[in-house]
Amino acid sequence: MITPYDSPQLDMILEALANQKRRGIVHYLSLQPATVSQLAKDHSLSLPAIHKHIRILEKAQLIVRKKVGRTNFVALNSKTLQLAKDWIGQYNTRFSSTSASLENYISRMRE
Amino acid sequence: MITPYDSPQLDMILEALANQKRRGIVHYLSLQPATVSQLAKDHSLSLPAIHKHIRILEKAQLIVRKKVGRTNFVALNSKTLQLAKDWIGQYNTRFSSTSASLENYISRMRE
DNA sequence: ATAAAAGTTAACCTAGTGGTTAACTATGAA
DNA sequence: TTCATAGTTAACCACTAGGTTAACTTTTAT
Repeated sequence: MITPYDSPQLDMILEALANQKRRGIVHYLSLQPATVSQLAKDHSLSLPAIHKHIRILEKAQLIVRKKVGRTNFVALNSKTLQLAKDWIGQYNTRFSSTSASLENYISRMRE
Repeated sequence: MITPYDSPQLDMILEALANQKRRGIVHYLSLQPATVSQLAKDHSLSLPAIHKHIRILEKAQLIVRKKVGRTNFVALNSKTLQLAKDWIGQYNTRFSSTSASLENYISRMRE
């Protein structure tokens, strides 16, 4: 499975994860599902504030929601997290020396 | 090495990657360094536009820059990419069934 | 000396984030 | 039926992204 860089879903996923509180929520939900109120309480956020975060996570499909009576249960959708993992995973971050390759490139260009 | 969810650098890294064109630039630079003008040309962006993208990537330390004369060379700093990899990597995305765990949690809560 | 090249910076635009308070809807409990 | 609970929505705020055009600086080539 290939995850191209030009995927709009990847935009939404990474945007959703580019926030400490939302990463906190993702982490929390990686341990167990929760209700919206529980999330608000445990992350010191007002209900309207948590609501907005949840909408962003939901739009990115990082979470799923199910309403039971007046209670909203939320769970992590880790399949979506895998898309981000796949994209970043294709880059080798171990065997490259940035400054060296830059200096090298520059001196080759200056010939 | 632990990458906690509440890292401000992670905010900047993921924010920088949450954009198709910047991921395109990252991909491009993963193959070889380039100049600012080359990036603008090969990504159909004006110089002011590419400049802003570069600033965001630079702020996140995803790239490094070196000025030689009037030419600006840019290279990928893959060490920073590793931080994002580390954070996402800690989540198991293979062996969890979201809906099942949610249903399960709900029925346990309703007892 | 002049002009082009390579960027940078400023000013402006629209749209979205992340929070607030206040008002509202829907469901459950007394 | 009345009240509390759980959540949503609206209106507002300051701030930032991502783009534009126009003006500017610095360096190189003619």
